[in-house]
Parts: sequence; C-alpha cells; structure tokens
Amino acid sequence: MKIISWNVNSVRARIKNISDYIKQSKPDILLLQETKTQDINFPYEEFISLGYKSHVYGQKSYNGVAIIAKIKVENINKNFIKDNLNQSRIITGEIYLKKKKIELINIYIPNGNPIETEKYDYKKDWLKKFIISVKKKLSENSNLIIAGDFNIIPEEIDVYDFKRYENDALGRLEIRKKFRELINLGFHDVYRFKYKHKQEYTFWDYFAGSWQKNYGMRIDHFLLSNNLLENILTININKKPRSKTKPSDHTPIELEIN
DNA sequence: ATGGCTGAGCTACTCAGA
Repeated sequence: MKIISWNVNSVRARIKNISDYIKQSKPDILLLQETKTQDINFPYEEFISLGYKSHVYGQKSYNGVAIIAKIKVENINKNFIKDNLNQSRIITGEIYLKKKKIELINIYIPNGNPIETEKYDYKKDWLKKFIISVKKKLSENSNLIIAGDFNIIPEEIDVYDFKRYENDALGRLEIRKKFRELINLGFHDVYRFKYKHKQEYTFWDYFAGSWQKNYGMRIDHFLLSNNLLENILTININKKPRSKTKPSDHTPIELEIN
C-alpha cells in the first residue's frame, strides 16, 4: 500500500500538477494539506476521473486538509482535536492493512511565526492538544499513522542553515521538544528511521532561488506507531514535483507499507 | 538573508505562508 503526503499550497491552483503526479505515482491514498478552498469548491471530479474518492475538510482561502483515496476509508473525523480558532488542520480516517485496523491522521500544524505572538501560542497549544489526543487514541488502537506538514524541523540536519532557524517557530528547541514528546509516545519518524544521516528536504521557499540553491528544510513527516514498524517497505522524498512549473513550495513524501 | 515570491479573495491590496 502506497500512502503519500503533500502540502499542495492550493488544490485548485495545483490541480494539473497533482493530476499528473497521481498518474505517475499511483498512490492508494494521497493526504493533502493547504487545500485553501471551501468544500463546495473542491475539485472532486478531477479526482473521481482518476479513480479516487475525496474526503475533505476545507476552509476559505487558508489551511484545509483532505484524504484522497482509491481504497475504502471509514469513520472520517474532523474533530480529532478542538481547534481554538476553528481552522481546518486535521482529518482522520480508518483503513485496513491485512488484519490491522490503522488510524490515519492527516495534519497541517500551525506555522507559529513570528515567535512571542499569539500565533506562536496557537501552535504550542495546538501541539499540546494534539499530543493528548494522540496518547488517548494510542491507548485504543496501537496502529497509528500520522502524516502531514508538521512545520517542525526535527534536528539540525533537517535544514540548510540551522542557525537561521534555531529561534524560529519551526526550529526552536521548545517546538522540537514537542516533536520529540510525540515520538516518545511510541512512534518513529520513518524517514529518519530509514536514513540516519541523509540530508533531504521537503520544502523550499519560492523566493531568492531557494530551490536552485537547495536552501530547504524537512518539515513534512510520516510518523508510524511502533506496532507498524514491521510493515514499512520504503520511504521516499520525491523532489520531481518541486521542479515542475507552477509548483507547490512543498514536495511529496511517499510511504510504502505491506 | 526578517525580505522576497505565490495564492486567495477580489479586482487594490491585504493576509498568510515558513
């Protein structure tokens, strides 16, 4: 089974790129973040024509997450946490891998910049609530997949110049500790689990030639609960979509499990 | 290297992203 996570930075502006990518990568499930559109304007038909059903939790202009699936996804839930600002940042559902019932959690964690503002507090509060809910869910189901745009640089190796981000909402120790706290509930960061010292990124800014200079950061992640480690086949950051015309600033991360 | 580039909503310009 192939599950892919991708912050597309507008599903409507990106629909051609997304469609081309699906045809090539053929995921069973595609988890989208930053769809940036209300549910009534979601391009359902484009995904249906490719054989996918869309489970969406949209919002006008900002945020928005979706589970695009070729296989059955049950018990879709948009209230995994209570979001203080009612932003559309999390959608969950259940899938089956052989006999295992897996809770799939698609997230778009707040950016949190600038620090020392209400935006940063919102990110900290969001993470606090999320960790509590994950802990509770883990006590009910030991098969969890958390994927999405975390807006967290886990370690120094995960950004082109750590000095620039050590006091930023993405790289600050206080935030990285939250990521570690999540991992310590019983998860592995699949990319880092497979590649101990590899330096690859999932995001590059649009400006200042960041892509060309490879000034990027690894902020999109797959976390698998320890019970699912034996099911991991491959994890891959696919840089091709970032090199296309009219790209998202993020590129997909692809997981294969069996 | 805390500014530049992109998208949404709207149709000039602000807000947000990371």
